[in-house]
Amino acid sequence: MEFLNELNEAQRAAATHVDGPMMVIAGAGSGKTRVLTYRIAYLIGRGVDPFSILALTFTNKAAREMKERIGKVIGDGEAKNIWMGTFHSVFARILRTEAERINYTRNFTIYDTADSRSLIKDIIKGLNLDDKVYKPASVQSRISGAKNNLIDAAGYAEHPEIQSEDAQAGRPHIATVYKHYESRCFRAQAMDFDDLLFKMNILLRDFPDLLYKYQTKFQYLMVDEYQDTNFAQYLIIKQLAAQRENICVVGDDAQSIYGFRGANIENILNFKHDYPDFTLYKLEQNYRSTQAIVEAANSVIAHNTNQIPKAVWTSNGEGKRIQINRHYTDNEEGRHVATRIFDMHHQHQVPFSDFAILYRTNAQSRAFEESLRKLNLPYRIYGGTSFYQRKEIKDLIAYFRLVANPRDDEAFKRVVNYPARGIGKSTMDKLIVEAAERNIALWDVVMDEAMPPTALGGAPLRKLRDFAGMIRRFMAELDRKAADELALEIAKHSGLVSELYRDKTPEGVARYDNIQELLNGVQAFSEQARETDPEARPTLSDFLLDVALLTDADQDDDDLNKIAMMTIHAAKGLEFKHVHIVGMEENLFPSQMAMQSRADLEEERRLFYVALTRAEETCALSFAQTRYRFGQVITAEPSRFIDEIDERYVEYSNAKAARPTPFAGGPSFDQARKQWKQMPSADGNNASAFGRLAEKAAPKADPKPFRRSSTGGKLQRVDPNAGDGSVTELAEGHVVTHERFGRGKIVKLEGTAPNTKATVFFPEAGTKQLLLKFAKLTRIDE
DNA sequence: TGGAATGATGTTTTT
DNA sequence: CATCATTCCA
Repeated sequence: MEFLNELNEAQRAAATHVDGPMMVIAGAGSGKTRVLTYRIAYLIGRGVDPFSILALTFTNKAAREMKERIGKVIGDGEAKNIWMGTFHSVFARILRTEAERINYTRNFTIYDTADSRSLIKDIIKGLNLDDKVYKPASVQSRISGAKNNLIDAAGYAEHPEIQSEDAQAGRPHIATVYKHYESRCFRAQAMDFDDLLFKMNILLRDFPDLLYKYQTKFQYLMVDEYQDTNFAQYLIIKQLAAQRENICVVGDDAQSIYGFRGANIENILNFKHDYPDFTLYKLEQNYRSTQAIVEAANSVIAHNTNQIPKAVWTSNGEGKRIQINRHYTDNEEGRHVATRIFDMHHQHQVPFSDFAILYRTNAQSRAFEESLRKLNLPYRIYGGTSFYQRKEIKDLIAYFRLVANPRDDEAFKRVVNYPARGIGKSTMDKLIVEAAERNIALWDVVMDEAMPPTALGGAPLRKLRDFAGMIRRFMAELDRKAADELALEIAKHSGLVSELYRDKTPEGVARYDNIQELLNGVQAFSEQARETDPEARPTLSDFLLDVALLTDADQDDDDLNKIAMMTIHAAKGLEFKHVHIVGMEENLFPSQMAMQSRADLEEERRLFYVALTRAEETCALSFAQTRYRFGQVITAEPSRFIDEIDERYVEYSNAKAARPTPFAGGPSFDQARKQWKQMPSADGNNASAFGRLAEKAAPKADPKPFRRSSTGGKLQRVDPNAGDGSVTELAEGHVVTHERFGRGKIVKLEGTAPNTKATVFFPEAGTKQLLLKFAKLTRIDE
């Protein structure tokens, strides 16, 4: 097997390990995917049946790519038969097969985070609990945490520690919410993400024949990103592996960044207890990055106390130091990064796909988007509100869901009156009460011919049944028609498409296009399934299973040559020649939520480690001294992580940024700053005043030759963050435009700064009173 | 009942 | 500032 020659010694040793438990601790960039890939190829080369290999990856995309690579080595035919995917998708598939064991339909719905939150909200309301105390989001995370530790509602209520925690937090009734949540999910034949792991555990626990079946089926188990598995995942793997102990886990404790969703580094330590005679392989040679980057990353992670000793090194060149850039505002940061990329692209012909901009939170992407667009640089944002989160997409998918599983209450509520069918709030309220009293799904109330809902009048009931009749007609086709065919039919006959078609606003057209795109997606899905297996008749509910578990990272990158923008979490496993890590500020990165405990801070540090090690050639860090957050300007301090990098690998491109605290200057400075913040400014926002002060005090370190005037000299957008002196002050008599009302004239200005109110006369729309801090008024020079 | 307008509220990361 | 939720009016 020639491909083994492409591996170094440690890699080859790991890849050719066949039987018995093994763990690979793989430093960043040490070729662990390659090891996994070749090990699978090696196993198959030695006669192992692909069907008996289970490989669990972190994203579906990782699975797909790995399959492709294996296919190249040993042939596609074999590769496609390997069981490979994320925990959630693989076990969702198995649950589908075995659903009736736990009294679920095989067409069960997978509730996404939003569905499950809205259900929880509903329950909290129904129990007359104060949703200020019982915040749906935190109740949800409490329940999720329990499920990840295999604690069901009954167990939750009995658990003394949990109960005292909840009592202490003033929320003793979470157990009750959980109990209702459990039964409502079941009633709706729905599972949330955590259930996919939870119920899989139930299957293996309560049905020995199934345990045996899958133990026997999966003779070789492989788990990637093992450091990010939680207890529920750990236990599934352990049980599946119990028969043969052919288990291979691969991970890097230094890259564990999913503690917030229950990931448990302890699983790595547990491994030693469960398989005392396991073989440990360490991959320590980094092939990805320059010495400067590897050493810088090492020096950062050394600040963590909790880690498995390892020495990541590289024989790559020394490379450039890590650049630190300071900026006055977040927008300036955006412009600077864009300009740098522009330069490198045009002066050194660096392709766009070599660049990545990584940030801590999705909200940070905006400033970069704007700047990149101004310079005409192509980019692609990964994550954020993905395609499948859009309202119109969720609407159509809700129809699909309802057709696959009519008891899906969340889907029912979503579309029963969209497009409008005269089924209003009061009707729905009655229906919901009825369903709650009888503890059956909304659908079952409507369909109950024998016992018509008492509270519902004749007309509303008829409308509900008309709706149900339509869904039923679709249902009849579910197993008869191919997914794409039925999807199209539903889109048309539900009235959704025509509803959107009527809307000719730009957003309406975009929504319509999105629906088309979803339908294309269903079609692509069907065709692909037919390609793999001409006999297969993929149904709409197969499609739903796929869609529910898609990740942002799973989108196809057919538009190749673009700058990548994403959160650091989303960047895990990826690499880029030139990486910009932005927003390196205290309270942002590390996040203020993570400042509470040492453990949280260490996780943030690992996140920073992940960010640094994405870079192959250059890495630049930047921070801003003021930033927009919660709609207002806040001042920020550089991240402590910057100081944690060994000085030898760092370069401050902007002398002012050198070492501590740009704002250090004692209390008097502090006060001055506060005064600035309180000072009124013409546009009702203190940012411009601050911005101008800053720019004047310190001339720009580097000129931005490529910035263009986006205004053409005519329009001047009142952008408090423009920071380039173009801020226009509005006064009575000025002519302005407004997004919705069009052109108008300012009649009166009153009130003091952040609350300046303008009275504007719009010939088209009449006289309006507008608060400047909200209304986007653009002055037109005449 | 439906829609628009106003007001409150909130932001970490994701399967 | 953006989304959501509630409220108010037709």
